[in-house]
Amino acid sequence: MSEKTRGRPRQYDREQVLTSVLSLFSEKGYSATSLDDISEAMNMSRPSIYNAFGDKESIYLHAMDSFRKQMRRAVGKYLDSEYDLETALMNTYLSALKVYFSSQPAQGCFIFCTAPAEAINQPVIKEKISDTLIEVDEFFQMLFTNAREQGDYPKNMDASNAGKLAQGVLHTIAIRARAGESQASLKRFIEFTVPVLCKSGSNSNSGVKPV
Amino acid sequence: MSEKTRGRPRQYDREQVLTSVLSLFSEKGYSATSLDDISEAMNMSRPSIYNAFGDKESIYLHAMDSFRKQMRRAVGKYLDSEYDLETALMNTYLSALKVYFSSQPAQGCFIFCTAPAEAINQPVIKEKISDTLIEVDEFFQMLFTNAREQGDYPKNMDASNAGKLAQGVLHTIAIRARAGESQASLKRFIEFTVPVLCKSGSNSNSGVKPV
DNA sequence: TTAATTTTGTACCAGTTCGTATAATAGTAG
DNA sequence: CTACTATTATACGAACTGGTACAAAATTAA
Repeated sequence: MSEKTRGRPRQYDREQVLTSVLSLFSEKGYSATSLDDISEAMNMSRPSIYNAFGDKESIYLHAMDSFRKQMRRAVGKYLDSEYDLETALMNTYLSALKVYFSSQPAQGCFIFCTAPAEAINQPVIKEKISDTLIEVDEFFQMLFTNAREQGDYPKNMDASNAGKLAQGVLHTIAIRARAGESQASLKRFIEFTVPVLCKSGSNSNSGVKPV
Repeated sequence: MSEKTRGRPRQYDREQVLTSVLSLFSEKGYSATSLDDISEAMNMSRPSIYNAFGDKESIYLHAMDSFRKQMRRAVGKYLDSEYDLETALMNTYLSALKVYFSSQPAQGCFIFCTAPAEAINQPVIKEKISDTLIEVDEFFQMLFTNAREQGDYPKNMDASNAGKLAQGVLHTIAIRARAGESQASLKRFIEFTVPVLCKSGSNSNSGVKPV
């Protein structure tokens, strides 16, 4: 760090301005945010921004990465097998809830609340949503396979789909938070849901046919 | 219908142009859609649009209503108590899946994939998302209370939170469809999930405390 | 000092944005 | 046929859009 480099030294801190622009994009979404907004939030001139992060789409992609890093910091530890499944799930959701309500009004999940709107016409954003889905699916799936190895969960369970359902809980919490549902109400929802997920292992597929 | 009215007769069909603009908004989201786009899709001049539906936000709200009507038509029948819980849930999800994949590429749920981005700065849109959440929660809750009345579900269950979880499944399907997950994969996910939901009634709350 | 390198600030561009003023059009009512 | 009413089409405007050319500024290397 802080090696001498040639040229005029930059006046901005990369992490810091990325945090600012993340919060801006999180509030307004991608399309409603202008480069002028970004320039003001970053306290950088437009050419500097372009030089540092590329065009608007590229800035947004950097913000997505920044958010993912933030979430990993918040819940990564629950992968440790010292936690049983119920504890890991519960604390993961409560940590996410804290992030979703960290500004007033609550903005929910930056990625799942603002990026899907752009997915159809911006393939790169779509791809990064998909990447994120996969990473989070794998996170939850690992909680289930950890539990299985410790005997807390049936051998023949479908950890992959259980993980997807567990991420689904995150999605609905994110949307509901942004739509104005209270943190207390969502906490009760989580408390209901975690035991359901913990028991989801012993499922055989349904034999229901479409009507 | 078709009563004689004074003035120049309108050349557009209200339902039809709303369908067009719904599909447009669904693809591009609210902010990335311009009035010129809308004008072209509706085949109406801007002043006519303004006269018929108000400003851009108002057009979007009309599109949201239009989508909700479409979904009600698709799944309303599963409220009939002739269907047992598992059948009603399964068919509701499969019907939704059909809608989410009805265009190429799949666009997921118009409301939950495009509206949340605008929720922070457009209170009226936020309010309509909230309305939609409540209506859908009540729909699923009713499936559970119907089942309870027929003895398929424990007396002391939490139908309210079970309904929310059931809607959560819809949210994750919607996002995943828009992000490119295949219809077949999501169908397998639904087949895993429905039995989990059906067994969700017998839950006592967890005693896990935050770490 | 001088040259090389990188970042920064000013200014500008062509294209697009939402919204509306105005006038033409097409029907009904009397 | 003349008023009246509602919808449509043309055209405009002031503000904003994303992006960039250019030169000034601030540092290191020689």
